[in-house]
Amino acid sequence: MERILAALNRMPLFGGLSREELLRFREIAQEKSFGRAEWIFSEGDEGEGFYVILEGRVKIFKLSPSGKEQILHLFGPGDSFGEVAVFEGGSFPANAQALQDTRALFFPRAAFRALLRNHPDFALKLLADLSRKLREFTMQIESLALKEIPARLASYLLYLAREQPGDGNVVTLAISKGELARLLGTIPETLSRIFARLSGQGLIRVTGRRIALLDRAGLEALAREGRIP
Amino acid sequence: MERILAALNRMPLFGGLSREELLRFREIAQEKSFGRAEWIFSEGDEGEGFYVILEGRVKIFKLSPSGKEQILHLFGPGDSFGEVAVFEGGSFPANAQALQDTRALFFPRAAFRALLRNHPDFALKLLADLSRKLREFTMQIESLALKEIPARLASYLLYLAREQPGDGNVVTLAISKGELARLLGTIPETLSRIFARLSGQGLIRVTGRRIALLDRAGLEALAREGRIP
DNA sequence: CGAATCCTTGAGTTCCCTCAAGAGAAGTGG
DNA sequence: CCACTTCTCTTGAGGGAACTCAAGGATTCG
Repeated sequence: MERILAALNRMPLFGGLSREELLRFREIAQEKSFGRAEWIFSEGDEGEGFYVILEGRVKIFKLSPSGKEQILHLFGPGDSFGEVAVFEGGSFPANAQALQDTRALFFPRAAFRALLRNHPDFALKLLADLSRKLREFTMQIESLALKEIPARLASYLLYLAREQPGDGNVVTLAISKGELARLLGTIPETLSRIFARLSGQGLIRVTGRRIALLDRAGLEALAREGRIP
Repeated sequence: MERILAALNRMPLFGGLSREELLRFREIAQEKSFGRAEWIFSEGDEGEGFYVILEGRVKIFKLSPSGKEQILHLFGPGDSFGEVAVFEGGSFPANAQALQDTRALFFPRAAFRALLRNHPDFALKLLADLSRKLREFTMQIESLALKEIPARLASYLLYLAREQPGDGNVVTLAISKGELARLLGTIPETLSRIFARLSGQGLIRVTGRRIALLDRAGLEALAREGRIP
């Protein structure tokens, strides 16, 4: 219990709340666990509440009738998902599945909304959280609509380099290359070919899930312009 | 002034507020006008506040280095835009341009956030508003990543049929076909060819900006499955 | 060590974009 | 009201990026 309060407090969403406030939120939440590959909810399901990840990884994705998958978000500890259904509409707009064994807190809709009414500062944090997701979607739409796949991959690798600690010239994929393909809006075969092409051009070196960025300037040009100058 | 209060009150965002509350919001807002094709803000600009449209139409869009455009949103009277910069980050994630002469209320960031703190119900409305936008982005990403252009067009026509009054078998485009192409993630030439193809298949009949939906079931199958059964 | 999953490579096809040019519609001014 | 420009839309030819299908190689895991 104490550990959960501490974990909550480290999250952007719950950071800065007093101990009493944290307890109030903790009280209405239920802990839930999901095994690897387990579905957390499906598109169209009634959204009775939303989730905050304590441990593990979750993907949010859409499926086409023919079975092609597009990943919308990858979430880890401290991230929340499923808020849309709490504030609007009632149903989940996409599917959620655990990529690893995952523990999460589930906040029931009605109790959470009631609590929110008495914590306007927390509402501002939530607004910031949703705004960040809108900004990320904006970038993803730009990526899908305006960039070719090599440029999307370059952008993603540079994003990883910014996020991951280290000298920034070696990044490690947290997901399989297949999942990465579905995140970038393509299929494993195409991604594999593009990894080979960028390696051949001396931009990167791929060793399993570790990718060395050999030519930052070239990758940045590729991400920006779609080609190497 | 009275007319603006009434207009605000008719919007989902400001509906249900008391007259005093409305006045408080109105007090901090500045009225701004934009001519057709005028830029309201650019991607990366510092977001000093957000806008609520009183009259006119606005598009929110991204541009690629090569000049290709992807429209993210089309907004009309009662819609708000630019909130992301108010709650997170500070800069606008995309460009905004008036499609027609437009009047809008501008709510400065700091004053608005201060006011929000005392109106938790209004914060819930804003959360619902952002959630709706997230849901729309989810659909747009699905469309771009998982559907071919004929399916995107069919979805859009059926969406118009739902939105527009009438028997639902004739819809009118509020935007030019060029803009529609940029909304669907394609170019005018391709859209034109697809209009011709769907007309040839007897699904629609195009007369300028008026489009008759001749075969709803066929269009629905196309939107869903990407092909006609 | 064997099974299952993940990844890579090849061949062929399709969808859509680029480039180019002409037709139509709409707005301007004489 | 008609000639003019200007913008918007349509149609054609060609090419390229990425997908489908297919099969073999590499990892991982029990």
